[in-house]
Amino acid sequence: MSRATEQPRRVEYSESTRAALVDSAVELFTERGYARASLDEITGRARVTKGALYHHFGGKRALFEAAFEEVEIGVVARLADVMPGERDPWEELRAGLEAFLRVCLEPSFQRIVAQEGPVVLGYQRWYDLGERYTFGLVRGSVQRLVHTGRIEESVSVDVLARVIFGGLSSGAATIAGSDDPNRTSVEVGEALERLLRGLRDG
Amino acid sequence: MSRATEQPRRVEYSESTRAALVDSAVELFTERGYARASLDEITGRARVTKGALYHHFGGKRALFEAAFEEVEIGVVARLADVMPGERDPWEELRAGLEAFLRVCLEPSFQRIVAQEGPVVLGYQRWYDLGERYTFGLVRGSVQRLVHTGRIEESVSVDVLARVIFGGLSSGAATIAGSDDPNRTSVEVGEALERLLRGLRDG
DNA sequence: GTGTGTGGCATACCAACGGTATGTCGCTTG
DNA sequence: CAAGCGACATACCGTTGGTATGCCACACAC
Repeated sequence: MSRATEQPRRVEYSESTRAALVDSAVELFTERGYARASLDEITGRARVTKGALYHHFGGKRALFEAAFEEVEIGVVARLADVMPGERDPWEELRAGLEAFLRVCLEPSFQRIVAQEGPVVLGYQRWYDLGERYTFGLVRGSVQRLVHTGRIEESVSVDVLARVIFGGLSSGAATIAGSDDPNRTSVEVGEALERLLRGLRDG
Repeated sequence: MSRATEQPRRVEYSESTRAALVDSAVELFTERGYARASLDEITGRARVTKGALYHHFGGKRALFEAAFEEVEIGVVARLADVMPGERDPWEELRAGLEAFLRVCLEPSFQRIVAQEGPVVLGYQRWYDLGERYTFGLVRGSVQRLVHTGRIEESVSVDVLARVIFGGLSSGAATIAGSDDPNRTSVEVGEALERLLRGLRDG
């Protein structure tokens, strides 16, 4: 039996170690934030040492970036389900917003992606990564609205999507910080819908 | 000549030391960010030692909070000039937005208030401080629109203001990160105006 | 003027952290 | 089977935020 196509045990072990590191990184960065989450605790929870960490990642920032991407990948997977990209663009955007508001209630997304992402990674890196994931979905939705003539072409798609994304993020943070998240969630939805009305027609 | 109403020299010295610490804190937090700005460098630039710092402030966070407030106070002073609070609420909002976008181009506001504020101070503390300063202006402006019947009362003033504020901040960050800030500034202005149109009438 | 605080710092020090240099062990490969 | 390499563990280092203590000018009581 040839082993050429198989994967050696060591590779599985290695991938498992890496995954454990990323998972406990997501947990601890969410719980304590980037600065207060120590590498010793992260590696301890993953039952390895710093040697393993620095074997797999370049440093704390690189580990954060990996955690960032893991969170984003999970979010995009769920959002993509709700936005088939075929129905009415307005309905699609609305459905996407609703799902996004739910995502923004999750602590990991709040802390790692929305809050500390731009600070730890630097704005430019954060922008580039976001483009590939969550923000890319918003941007795509807005772009479809423009291309199908639902919004005047005079507006910059990129900038408009950025502003909407900011409103979404802020709304999400408001929900998370509220003492009655469910009620606030409804209010945020209303406020967003009211704002998006300004985009209709031309 | 009585000295009862005068201020002893020592008090002047003390206030001067405190001010110097806050000033160099604003500078270095802006340049390097909270984590990478060391207390030794901050105190060094202010030509004192850590002893002075810990005499005036409870720690690094407290110093950041003082720096935060200094930046906010300066911003509010300039914004208050443009928003007299008497003319047409819509015109007032527009003027305020324009001035705010200019403010958001300043690195100190970007870094200390918008980016690291919620991370370092915690969301709740950041919210409370923002309420007193910049965000309070946006909120007041929106509230006036609602009270004068320009916007339906069904919407939560607080939440709507939060979402708008988020859009503003995001727009400002987009401007700052752009390679052609002037052009992007115009685009952000257009996108915001388009969005705010949705609030008109009822 | 001489003791006695007291405010306003400076100095010396500590624990914890991110990061590096080196050692070790087992698997693979020639 | 020896040589090499991948996947870590261990030991250590420099820097950092924070603390404990010391010092000195000045105010005030007597």
